[in-house]
Amino acid sequence: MATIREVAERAGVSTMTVSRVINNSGYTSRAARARVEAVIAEMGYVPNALARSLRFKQTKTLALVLSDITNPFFTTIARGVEDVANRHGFNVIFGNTDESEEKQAEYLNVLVQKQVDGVLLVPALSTEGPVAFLRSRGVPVVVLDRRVPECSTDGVRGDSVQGGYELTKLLLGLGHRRIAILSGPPEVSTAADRVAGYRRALAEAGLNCDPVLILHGLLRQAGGYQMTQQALALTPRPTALFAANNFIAIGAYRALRDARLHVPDDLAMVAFDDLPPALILEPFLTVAAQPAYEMGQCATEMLLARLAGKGPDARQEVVLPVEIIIRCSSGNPLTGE
Amino acid sequence: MATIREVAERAGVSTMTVSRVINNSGYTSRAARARVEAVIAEMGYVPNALARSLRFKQTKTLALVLSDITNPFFTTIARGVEDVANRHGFNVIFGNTDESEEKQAEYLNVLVQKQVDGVLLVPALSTEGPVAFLRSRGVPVVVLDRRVPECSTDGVRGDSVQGGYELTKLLLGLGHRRIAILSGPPEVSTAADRVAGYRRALAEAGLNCDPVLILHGLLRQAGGYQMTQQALALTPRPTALFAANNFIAIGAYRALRDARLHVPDDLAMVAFDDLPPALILEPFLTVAAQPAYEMGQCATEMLLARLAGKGPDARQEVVLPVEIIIRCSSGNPLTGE
DNA sequence: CCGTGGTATGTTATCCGTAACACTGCTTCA
DNA sequence: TGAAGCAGTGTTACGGATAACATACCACGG
Repeated sequence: MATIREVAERAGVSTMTVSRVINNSGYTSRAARARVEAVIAEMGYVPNALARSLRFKQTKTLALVLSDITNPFFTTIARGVEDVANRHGFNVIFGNTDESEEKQAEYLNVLVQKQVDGVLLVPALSTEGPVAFLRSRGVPVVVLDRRVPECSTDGVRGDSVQGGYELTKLLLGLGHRRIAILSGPPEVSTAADRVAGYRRALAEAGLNCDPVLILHGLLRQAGGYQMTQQALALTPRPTALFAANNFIAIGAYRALRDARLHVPDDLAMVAFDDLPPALILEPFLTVAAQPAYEMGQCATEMLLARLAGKGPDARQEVVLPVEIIIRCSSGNPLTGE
Repeated sequence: MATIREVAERAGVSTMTVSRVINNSGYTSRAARARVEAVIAEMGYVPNALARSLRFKQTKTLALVLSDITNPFFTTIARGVEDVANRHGFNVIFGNTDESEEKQAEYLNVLVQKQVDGVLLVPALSTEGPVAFLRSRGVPVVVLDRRVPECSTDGVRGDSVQGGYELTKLLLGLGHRRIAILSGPPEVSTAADRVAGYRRALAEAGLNCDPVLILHGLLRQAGGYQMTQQALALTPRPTALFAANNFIAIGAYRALRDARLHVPDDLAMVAFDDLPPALILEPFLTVAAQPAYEMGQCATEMLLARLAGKGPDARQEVVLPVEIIIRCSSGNPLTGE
C-alpha cells in the first residue's frame, strides 16, 4: 500500500535514507533512523519486492512443477523442496501437470515470465523440449525423479533400475516365474527404467522375458486396475504382479479384490514407492521405497548452489538408492532374500 | 533475458509497437506485426511479468499458507486451490507453518512484500493477528479449515461441531459410555469445535462429561500416541477413542497396537478426516470425512471473486457438511445408524 | 482543397526501490 | 591553514512494460 516515497515524505527525509534504514546499508544518523522506523511502523509500510526484483533480477522464488501433488511421493518431495527453499529465504510456486506436456509448457512459460530464479521439474514425458526451453531463457533447472535424454541438466532421481531389479529378484527368489509388470507410459523414464531392472533380473536368472507380461498404462489407479485385468486374462495367469508406482498398486489391489483374488495367497505383489508411515495403519505392500524427502531437499540444494554460482561446471546427476521393504504382499515374508 | 527494447530495436520499431503486438491492443500494421513476431520468435523473447505487475499492481499469484502439505487433508485442499487458481490464470505459492505462529508471520510478511494478490490461510492458531496484518496491508484473505475469532473475514471450513457430534452419537449408539476424545490444541478452532460436538452429543444423551476424557495434544502422530497412552491409563479405561484428526488416529492406532489392544474388539475408534481412497488398500477407520478438495476450490473461488470485486460486501462464511463413513474401527459395522 | 476521422507509430511519464554519484558539514592531522 | 577523510543525506538514472498523450499519414466527403 504505502510506498517508500510516502514514508520518506512523512519522515521528512529522502527515499534513499528510508532505503538505507530498511536495508541497514550506508550511513544513517540515529535520529533519522528512529524517525523513519517510527513512520514505517505507523504506516505499516512493507517494501515492494517486485520493484526490488526488477532491479536485482532475482525474485527469491523457485518453481516446482510436478505431475500431481496429491501423490504422496510428490507431496513428500514438495515438502523437502519447500523446507530447503524456505531455509534459504526462497518461496516456492507449485503446479500440477497431470502428465500433460501442454499443461507443463503453459506453466513453464508463465513461470519464466514471472522470472522465477530456478525450476524444479518432474517432466511429464522424457522429452528435452521443456528443459531446452528453460535453458534458452536462462532459467536453471533441476530435473526430479525422471531422466531427460541427452540433455545436460542437473538431475536427482531414485534408482529405478536397481529397484526394479531387486523387486523382481525378490519375487524370483520366492519361486515366481511368471511376473507381470504393470508399468507406466514407456516415454516416462521411471517406467522404462523399472522395466529395464525387471528384464535384467529375469535375464540374470536365465529366464526369457515374455513380452505379454510387460504392460503399459497410466500412472494412476485406473491404469493399475485396467492393467491388472489384462494381466489376469493371460494364460497361464501370472503368479505375481509388479506395480510400477503406488497408485498403480492401489488400482491393482482393487482389481484383484474385485476378481476375488487374495494377496499374497493367490497372487504375490510388489510395488514401487512406499506410503509415508504417517498414512498407513498396517503396512502391507512389499515395496521399493524412494527417499522422496531427501530427493526434494537434494534437488533444491543443487538448484540453489547453481543460483549462487557455486555448483560444478559439469552436469550433476544424483541417483539415490532405493530401499527394499519386505512386507506381507510378496508372500513368505520371513524368507527375506 | 531479452527485453522489449531489444526486440523493438531489432524489429526497427518502438517498444510500444512491440507491446501492442504482444497484447493485441491498439493498432498495428500487418507488416510491423509480422516483423515483431518474427523477432520475438527468433530471440525467444518472453515479457517480464515483474515489470507488468509493478504497473498493474497485480501479480496473478496467490499464496496458500497451511500447517503441513504432507497431511493428505491439506494436500487435497492444495490441489483444489491450485486447480481453480490455474483455471483463472493464477499461480500459487505455498508454505508450511508447522502450526508455528512465528513461521506463519514470516511467510505472511514475505508474501505481502511479494505482492501476492490474495492469501488462503489455514491459521496456525485461532488468533486474529495474521488476518489483521493482511487486511491492514490490503491483501484479501480467505481463512481455510479453521475459525478466527471476531474477525470479519471470508472463511471456508468443514462442520467440525456437527462431525464431532455425529461421531460421538454413533459411538453412544453402539453402547459406549466412556469415550475419550484425543483432540488438538484448544487454541485450534477445529480441535475445540470437535470437542464441542462431542460434548453436545453427550449432553443430549443425558450423560455428564468426565473432563479427564478430553485430552489435548499435538495434531500429529506423536500427539495421538501420547494421548492414547494417557487415555489407557485412566480408570475405568475408556471403551472408545475419538481421534480429532487423521494423524492423531494413526498415532492412536500405533499406541493401541503397542499395548496389544485390538480395534474394534478391545476398543472402538473413530476419527476426523478420511484418507483419499487412492491411498488406502483396505479402508478401516470410521471417520467424519471433510470435502477437502471442494474446500480448496470453494475458498479459492471466493478469493478470486473478491479480487474481481464481485463478492458480496459482507463477510462470507461457508461451512461444508462432513460425511460420516462407517467402517470397521467403530465395531458392529452393520448396525449403521 | 481543406477538414475530419481512422490507422499507425512514437514520446513521455509512471509503477517502486536502489546503485552510483554528488554534495554538505565536520573532524583530524600535517 | 588547508587537504584529506568520513558521516550523513540528497539527486539522478535505471530496471521493463505500458497508459496517456502526441504526431504523422492517408482517404474521403463537402
